[in-house]
Amino acid sequence: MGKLEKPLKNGVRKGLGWQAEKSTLMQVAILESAIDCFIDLGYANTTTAKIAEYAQVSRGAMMHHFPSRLRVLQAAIEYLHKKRLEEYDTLMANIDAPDRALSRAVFYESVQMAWRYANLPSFTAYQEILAASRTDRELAEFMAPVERDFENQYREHAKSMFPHWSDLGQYLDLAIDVVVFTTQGMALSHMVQNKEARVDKMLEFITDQLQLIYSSAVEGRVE
Amino acid sequence: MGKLEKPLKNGVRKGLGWQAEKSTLMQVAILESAIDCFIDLGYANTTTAKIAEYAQVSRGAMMHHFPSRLRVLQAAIEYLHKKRLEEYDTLMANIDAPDRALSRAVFYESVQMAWRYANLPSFTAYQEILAASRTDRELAEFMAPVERDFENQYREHAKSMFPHWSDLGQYLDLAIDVVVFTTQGMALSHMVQNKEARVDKMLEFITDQLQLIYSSAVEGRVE
DNA sequence: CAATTAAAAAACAATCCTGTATGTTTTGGT
DNA sequence: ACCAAAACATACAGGATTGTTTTTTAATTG
Repeated sequence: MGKLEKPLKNGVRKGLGWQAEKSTLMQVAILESAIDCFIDLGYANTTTAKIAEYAQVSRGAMMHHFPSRLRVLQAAIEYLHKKRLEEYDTLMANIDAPDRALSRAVFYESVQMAWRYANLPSFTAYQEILAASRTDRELAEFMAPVERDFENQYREHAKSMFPHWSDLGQYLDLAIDVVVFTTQGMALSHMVQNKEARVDKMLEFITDQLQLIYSSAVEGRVE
Repeated sequence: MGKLEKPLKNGVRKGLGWQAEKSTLMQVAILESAIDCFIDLGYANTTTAKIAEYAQVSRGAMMHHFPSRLRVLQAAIEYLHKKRLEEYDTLMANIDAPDRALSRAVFYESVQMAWRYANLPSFTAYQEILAASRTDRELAEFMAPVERDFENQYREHAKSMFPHWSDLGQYLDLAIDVVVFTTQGMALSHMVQNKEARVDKMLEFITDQLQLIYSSAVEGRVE
């Protein structure tokens, strides 16, 4: 966030709300900087000084908007949460399912999108927070509803994407778990060798599994 | 680590090596305390003071054995590494494969053991370190060979457990990845709802997948 | 344009952590 | 029993981080 100058008399807005606008602008810069810090430095090393430095704002100014470190972090987490919900929608909207048929291609694209989702910077930031929440009760309580939100989103999207499954909850849940647990497990395995090749194979494999689960689901309904 | 008293004249050892023994005893207490701190407090919050407190040792005494925080942590990581290798061997040795046949039961037990492995306290401690290493280059370099060790161990064990696969590396690697990525993904999902039930289903499902991979492998060889 | 309020920056105090330095106790050898 | 060395404990200095206070600057209002 560089220096902002008030648009003068010939500017569009003549003062009214300029302060508020600048304020929200700075707040957004701070929250995004906090997220960048999570990614670059890790949750634990995200100090108020670093956030301010990233945002090119004095620490005092930041403390004016967010009176404590906890407030900044919680606001950043909420901001990140919204962002991730949006990113999910955007990614999944890009799935190319022209004829609405449950072809392998559709399954594969879904899996690939899930993998992309787990490779977004926002995912990394989110995992930093989740990891920290394991030993931080207060943070964990803050995160619980956020996590529920994501689980709901996964489920709702899957139901709308694959309406044939919507009355076969058991199988749908299993399919979601297969995709989510696997992609997250891979995303969190930073140091494995040959990662790309192995991931590619896993994605193909998961796709096969989804088809298999679907078959079972259909059979299950028939019986 | 409580107070230790030297076995007096009527004790078994009359001084020789007593000091050294006490020293290693304390060092072990310190390293285990460090690991406990990783689990209870997280890697970032594991301070030298906390480790000493856990070990019931003065910080000065600790600094005598480990001259810096980094040294304690690195020693603790090495200690944890050995412990985890042993735990893995112990767990996998318990797999009940009486007739050496590749029955579903054997696959299922293998999967279950992998899941147990991912639920040991040592796994949690290890993940704390891995997570920290993402933003700590020095730590990451220290962990790289450790990670390779585990990958080798997984592979070697799988090869000895399922010798039929040993000349079908591709499929064996896939099978390992399926198990490892999934169990780790589940283990790291602390906040999901209905975890137990979902995990149970996943374990059953993975078992089916292993059998499926095995079939493909055999067919692949035949062709 | 002056006065009032909000925003931003700077300075400060309190706490925590690391590493070191110093002092005390325990052990091993003679 | 005595000395030297190792082990253990305490105390302190430097740096970092948080939250508060104070000062300065900018914006809004009448």
